[in-house]
Formats: sequence, structure tokens, C-alpha cells
Amino acid sequence: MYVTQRVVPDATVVRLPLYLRALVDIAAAGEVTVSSDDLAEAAGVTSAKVRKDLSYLGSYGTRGVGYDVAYLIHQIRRELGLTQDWPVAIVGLGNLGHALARYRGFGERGFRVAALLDADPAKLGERVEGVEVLHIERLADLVRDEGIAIGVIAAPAVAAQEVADLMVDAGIRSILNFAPVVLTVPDGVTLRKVDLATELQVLAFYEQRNGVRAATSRS
Amino acid sequence: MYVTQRVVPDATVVRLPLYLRALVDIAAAGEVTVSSDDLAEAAGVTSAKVRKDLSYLGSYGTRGVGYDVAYLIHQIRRELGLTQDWPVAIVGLGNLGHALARYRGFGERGFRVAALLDADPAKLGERVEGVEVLHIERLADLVRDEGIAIGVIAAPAVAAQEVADLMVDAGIRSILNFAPVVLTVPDGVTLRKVDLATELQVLAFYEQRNGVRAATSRS
DNA sequence: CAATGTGAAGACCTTCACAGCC
DNA sequence: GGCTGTGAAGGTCTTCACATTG
Repeated sequence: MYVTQRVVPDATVVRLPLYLRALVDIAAAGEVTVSSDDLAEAAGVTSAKVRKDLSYLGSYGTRGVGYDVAYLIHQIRRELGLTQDWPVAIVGLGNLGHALARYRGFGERGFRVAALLDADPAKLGERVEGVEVLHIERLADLVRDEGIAIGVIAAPAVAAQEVADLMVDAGIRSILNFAPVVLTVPDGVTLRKVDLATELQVLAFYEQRNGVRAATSRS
Repeated sequence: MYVTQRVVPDATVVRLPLYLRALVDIAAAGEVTVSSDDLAEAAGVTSAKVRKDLSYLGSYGTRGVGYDVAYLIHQIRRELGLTQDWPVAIVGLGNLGHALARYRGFGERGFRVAALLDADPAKLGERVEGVEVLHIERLADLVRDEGIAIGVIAAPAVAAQEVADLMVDAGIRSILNFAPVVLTVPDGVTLRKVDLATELQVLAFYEQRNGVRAATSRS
């Protein structure tokens, strides 16, 4: 058992998907190499940040030339673990769960919606994009049979912690939570959250601050 | 009055909604005062962070006692600009746009969905939660008539920049973008983004880095 | 005595600026 | 000459630790 040593900073990790998307666009435009300046522009960051971030992955650029687009795409995919398919389970098929189940962006990026689960008997049996909605108690089976490693919580806030516990018990170690509630998970489980109302509240703060009097912008 | 220039750090701003939600729960549980320790636990952060964050708003606590829950809720609401209602426009009524339009969490937190817009004639006229879907060209009128200050982009990636431009032209200065693309807006416009596929890619990174333990039977 | 409020220290992240290499 | 890769500097955020206060 070895302790994982951080090589890539967290701040860099969240930008890698951004670079990846920009690079895919650049490749589609027929470019073979790209400079840190151009990639920075496409990703909406500074060129110093691009160079620093990419330097954590290794020395994949060529001085005086730039980065080989196809090679860099490959390296970032490898670093993000996107050379394999990740089966995902979505729990909770209300409005948001349905939208997520139908979202094409997941499949396009290698995340296959392998299971849809709900606790409400009225929702069972329905098919969304060809995947049948099963009862939540089937989760552990599906994790084992489908190799599910990532769970998405789209359940109501009151049920979210219970769903998280079930996911952890079933062996899931990566959870994306959309419920507006603070979840507790054991060490070794990675938890990220997307909080829609919070995003609007943060916008309201800056709107109010800027609205009172013209001020500097944030982005 | 405002002799001191009070600057709330960005990192603190994004936590204020978290504290607010925790405080509302605590108030509902009948608690009158709360310590930084308890609030930290409820919000999933450290108590030092809570005290530091709240100190940017002013000295609202009482040493030896804690914070008055109702008063703190009021102060955070005021700081976030949540003492007023914020009319929101959602542009793009695909899967995600529909889900957002039906999401109750917005209304509960003072964000009223005042307008639904799309460019696709096939979608016009439909009503979601009582709000009619109108053509995107009506945006400027609605911003003026409804006082819309916040725009939500749920349009396809290829249309997102165009939508952002229309929003800016219409006078919107706060934008929440769900399209997986980098947007450019002028100074003075606040832009935040929610990128669903990116969240999963970040999870995949940590899932991979934490080592593929033999917990699942992937072939 | 309990718990806040806050300087100071430390960790982390960003930006600068330029040496090094193609 | 052009552009990467990276130490160093500069900022921002977090954590510590304790003086201060009710």
C-alpha cells in the first residue's frame, strides 16, 4: 500500500478538461501544433498558466514551435484517465435526473450512463435513452456487474445523504452531488458538488455590488 | 458610514450561500444562537474559516456565546443581495433548460424564472410552470419590462456565444453558462459557468489516481 | 470560562521574467 | 527569432493560536 503523491495541483486538474476541449476544437480546425498563447486564448486563461499547468504533465512542448496537438490531447486524456470508458450511475429521476440521463455531453466524453435508479416505484420501468430505471436497491449489483465507479446524485435534498451512503456501501468512490445539501463521505471517497442555486446567489452578490456603483468586473 | 472599505474575498462569497442554507436549517431546528464550531459542522468547513469569513461581514458574534441565528441570516441575505427578488431569464429549452425551468430550488431562494426563450420556432408557445416560451428576439423587451438582471444560458454550445452577446446587448450583466464552451464577455459583466462533463472528468482523474483497487470486476 | 475576532504563519496558486532550446 | 519550461516573486486563501471580550 503506497501513499499517493500529488504531482498535479488541484487547480491544474480542473483546467485540464478545459484544455482538452479547446485542443479537440483546434484539432478539428486542422491545426497540427499550437502555442501556449493560442491555447490560452481558446481556453480563456493566460499563457503562463497553460505552460505551468502542462509542465506538471511533463515536457511535451517544443521550444520555438509549440505543442503537438494530437500528442497533447493523448497525454491529457491519459492523465485524466479518459482512455477508458467510465460507467456512471444516476440516482434520482426527477427533472434534473432526466435531463442528465439525456445529456449527450457525457457520452461524447466517455461517460456512459450505465444505470438509472430511483426509490419511487412509479418511476421504475421507464426507459430513458434506452436505459431502464431500476430500484435503488439494485445499485450494489449494478456496481459489480457494470463496473460503475462514478455515482451522480440527482435525488431530493432529504434523500441525498442516504443515497450517498448506499453508493459508498456499493463500492462507489467518486460522487457528483447535485442536491443542495452538505454530504459526508468516508476518507477515500471523492465528492464534488454542483449547486445551481448557489451559483445564482454568487451572481446576485456581484450584481448587487456592481449595480450600486460601477466597479471592476469579475469573470 | 462606509469609512472602511469592506472587501469580501471571492472565496468567502462562494461560501456565504452555504452558511445561509445551514443557518436556515439550524433556525428551523429551533436554535437561537450558533457557535462557529456548530455552523462549521453544518456547512462542512472548518470553524476558523467560518469565523474568518463572517468577520468580513462585520462583528456579528458575541464572545462566549456565538452568533444570533436570525440576525446572521439577515446579514448574509443582505450581503448577498437576497433581500430582493431576482428575475431570471433562461435561454435554450432543451433537456437542461426544461429541467432548470422546473427546478423549485430557484424560486425557493428568491430567483423567479421570469422569461423562457428559444430560437427554435417549434418550441415557442409551450408553457413551463406557467411561463410561456418566447422567441429569443424578445429578450431585450423582457429585460426592460421584467427587470431581468440574470441570464442563464442552456443553449447548445455552438449558439452560446451568440446568446451571451444578445444578453449583454439587452443589458444583462450577470450570466450563468451551462454550455460547454468558453465565452467572452465585456468588462463589467460577471460570468460563471457550470460544466457537467468537466466535473465528471475531474472525478475520473482522482478515481484513476487513487488507484484502481480490485473493488470492481471490470474485464 | 467560552467563544469570537484577528494578526501571523503557512500553504497554495498565479504571474513574472528570462534562461535554454529548437 | 520564437516559444517552452521554470525558478522566483507576488497574491490569495487557509490555518494557527491566542488576546480579547461578554
